[in-house]
Amino acid sequence: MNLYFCVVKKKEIHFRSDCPIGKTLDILGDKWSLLIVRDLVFKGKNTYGDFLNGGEGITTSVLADKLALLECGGIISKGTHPESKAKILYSLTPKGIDLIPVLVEVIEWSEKHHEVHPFATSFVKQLKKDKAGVIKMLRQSLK
Amino acid sequence: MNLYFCVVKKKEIHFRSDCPIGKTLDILGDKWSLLIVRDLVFKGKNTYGDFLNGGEGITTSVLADKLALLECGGIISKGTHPESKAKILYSLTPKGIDLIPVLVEVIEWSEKHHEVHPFATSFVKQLKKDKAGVIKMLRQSLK
DNA sequence: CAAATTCACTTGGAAATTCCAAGTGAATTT
DNA sequence: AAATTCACTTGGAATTTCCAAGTGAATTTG
Repeated sequence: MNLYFCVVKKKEIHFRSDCPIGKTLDILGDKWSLLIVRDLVFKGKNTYGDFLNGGEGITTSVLADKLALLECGGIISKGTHPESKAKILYSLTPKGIDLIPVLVEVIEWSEKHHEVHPFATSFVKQLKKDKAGVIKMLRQSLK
Repeated sequence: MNLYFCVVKKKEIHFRSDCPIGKTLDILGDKWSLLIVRDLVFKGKNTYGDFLNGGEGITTSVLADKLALLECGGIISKGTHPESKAKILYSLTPKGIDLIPVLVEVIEWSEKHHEVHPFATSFVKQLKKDKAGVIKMLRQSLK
């Protein structure tokens, strides 16, 4: 992975600096990308149509753009779908799977400071008991 | 904190859903906001001018906008600067300080998967030894 | 103590991104 | 064979970001 560029399949990510937080934002710093990762990790979604009807109402053009950028950033990869040739199976790369601890901290923070869905509240309770175990289980579920 | 809105001083944040990750992105989901938080936590920056010359080159209009949104989102607050009346002191709220574990996970993830500044690499080594201790120290440094 | 500078912004306009609705072609189902 | 599903693309409007310049209050300088 280059220090200041990343070009894959026509898409290009320009890294502004060698700051780890800055680089993360260059890949994931928008309103949608992390929701796609969330759908992959927590909701078992893995097709274009799944993401499109994923709750928050991303538009199709933005979805196409974000999927390409996530692929360029090494977070997701495209594969053949077991059910049909018409479908494309999106999955997290190891780099994408490694985002789970970040997601977990985000959920914990947000649950503490906002009103959120009851499911999130009970998820955070699980985390308080055994964070490492929860993360391990989530990793397993993506194998 | 309301479930779907947050309006403070003319600025407004609209929460798309009751998902904790979604709400986080509604406040912090852009290319700049988290860098401002980073500057506050890790670089001891706390004035408008500090952020403006903060390395990555945010523009003044975007900075003004992001500061207002971060304030609206309850992440930062404005105060009087001890040195001068012309300056405004920005500081993290308790909610903003609670972002430290999120930042730490982001740094750990990004350092693993990208080439980053040597400082980040040695910081991650510290984390491997005693993550809780490092987080505690960072919290202390903001008191 | 008047003039220059610092400081935290605002303003105006161009460029980029996002939103929205409609359309396309390959694969699948009816 | 026709209709539907699927993963997109296209075109255009709305919003956000970028860029350069300007503003007024507070502070420093000559």
